[in-house]
Amino acid sequence: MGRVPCCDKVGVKKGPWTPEEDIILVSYVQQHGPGNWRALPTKTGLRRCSKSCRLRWTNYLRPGIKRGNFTDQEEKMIIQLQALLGNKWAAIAVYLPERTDNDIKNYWNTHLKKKMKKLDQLDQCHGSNDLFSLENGLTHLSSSNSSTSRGQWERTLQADINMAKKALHNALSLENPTSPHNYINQENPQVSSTTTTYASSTENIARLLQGWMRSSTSSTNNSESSKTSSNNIATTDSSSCDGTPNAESKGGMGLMEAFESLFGLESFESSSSDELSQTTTPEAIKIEIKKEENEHDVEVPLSVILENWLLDENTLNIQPKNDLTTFISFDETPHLF
DNA sequence: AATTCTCGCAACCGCATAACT
DNA sequence: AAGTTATGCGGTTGCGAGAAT
Repeated sequence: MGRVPCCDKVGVKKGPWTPEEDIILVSYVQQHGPGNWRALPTKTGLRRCSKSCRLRWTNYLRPGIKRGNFTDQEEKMIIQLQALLGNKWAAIAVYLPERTDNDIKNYWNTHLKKKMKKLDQLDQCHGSNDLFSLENGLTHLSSSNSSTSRGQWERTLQADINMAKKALHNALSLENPTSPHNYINQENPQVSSTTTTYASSTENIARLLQGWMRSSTSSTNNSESSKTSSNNIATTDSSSCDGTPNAESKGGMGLMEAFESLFGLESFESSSSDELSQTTTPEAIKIEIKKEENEHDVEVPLSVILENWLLDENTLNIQPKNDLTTFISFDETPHLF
């Protein structure tokens, strides 16, 4: 006998997640910690596969996730790391803790891959330029140096990754309690329901809700589309706050009303346990979101610390230039080869 | 204004490995 | 130890939104 199936395959819902589902999922993780995915669908009444729940949590609801608008620095890091590690998105994501592997992968496939291709073509006509210089350097690295000592190179790379992980771990353990990883790594998830960690989740949901509400205002009342439940919620909510983007964009009362209406939904009440509804009252969420907003004023983002650290490691004594070849200075790391 | 095309992203699929009974 | 499922990861797909015609 093996494990019992994670969920009933029949009647499992697919497709985009609704805000109610998100809230149920976050509430569950708040109570039980991430990891008990198998029990989630039955305990919460969510008609989702446990795998789908885990993906939703890790990619979108997990606290501390930054979405959209990759910075130049992040872009450089991805290019650099992709060249070094290949399509090991999970490994690359270690260096960009606020980004998910899925997000990085998507960004690479939609933006960076094309960029590199273009630059590649440009270079064939006009010689080297910024990004291509990097790629060219790396191509050169992998081709010409492979003959010298590939094993040594791989070992060094592995050591570098391990060092990065170690430093990341240290940084996270020193980080304030809002650090998402503190929550995730806690030994006892039962006592993990610190308000700040949950606030980060609510912030993620708030962001998602804003998106829902925006889309609902633009899509004029076609609430009977295929995604009925979600669209219905969104349109109802937006109408309740007059559909004014100002209220929404501030994450202010419009959003709070959306939360309140969501928590008043029958579907949620019926499917969630008493415990869940206790700790996820709209009032509690309001407080946490406000708290979170205040903290953002003074907090140095974790990603900044890590990026600085990583870049410092890789760019010792290198003056900032436009040319990305300086990002990986092969001349300065002869011991690698 | 209507239709077609392109792009970006969320979610799913399939495989490899770990974990459980 | 063997069989079965969970988990993690990379690749791929489908859909919605905006641009182009």
